[in-house]
Amino acid sequence: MKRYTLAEAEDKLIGLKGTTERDQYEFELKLELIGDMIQMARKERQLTQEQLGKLIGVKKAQISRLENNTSNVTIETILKVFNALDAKVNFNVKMLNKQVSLA
Amino acid sequence: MKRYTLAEAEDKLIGLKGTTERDQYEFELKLELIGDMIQMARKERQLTQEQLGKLIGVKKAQISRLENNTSNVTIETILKVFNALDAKVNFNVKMLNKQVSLA
DNA sequence: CATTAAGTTTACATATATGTATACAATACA
DNA sequence: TGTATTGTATACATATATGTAAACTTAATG
Repeated sequence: MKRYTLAEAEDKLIGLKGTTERDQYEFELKLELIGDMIQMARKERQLTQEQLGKLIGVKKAQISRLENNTSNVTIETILKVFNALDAKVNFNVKMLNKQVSLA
Repeated sequence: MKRYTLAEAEDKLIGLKGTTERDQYEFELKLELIGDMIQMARKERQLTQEQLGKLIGVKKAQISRLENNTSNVTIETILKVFNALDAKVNFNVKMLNKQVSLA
């Protein structure tokens, strides 16, 4: 029985990089992470969605949407959430050769 | 003549952390970085705004707005741009104690 | 099981991010 | 200097992110 690395499995199951399906998948994968990060940070602080909502002034339904990537998210929202959770978000960009990184 | 570290100078000039003014400043600082990162990556690739626009299917005016933080930005837009520039964006979140990091 | 708390889903309103087209400003460069 | 290139600003249309309220689904817990 042949075994695969995750990368191999992804190639096999989702299609090779560069194809539309795969790009779509990678895209959504990254989008999902935002929601996961929000949820992770919230749980780290032992808060319910309702409590977090109160911290930034929105209803719990809104937090649920953010965590489940029901809609796209703006930078402003991301920062608002992580600020409330006393966390620091960093974005960094890796180019093909050089690496550019900003706080 | 007294000298300051950047951190000291920020505290002095903008107000201490936790105050509204300072939070606002930090917030905008981070937002600005997105535009800067986009511009930096574009120039790294030696492209004009118009060329980048063509890559992702928008007019150059739109790229200008993104680079100058004229409006808030969605994750989707960020990824679209950096994908086109063959760059990888990572978001990572540092909590007070533990550090959570995701690709 | 019944009851509460926590999270999700839906329908809807409003603000705003994205997109275009055009005019304008700044820069390079002949 | 004039001309082309590049980037910015403005006015406007459309899609959608954010926000609320209420119903619904799951866990938890007595």
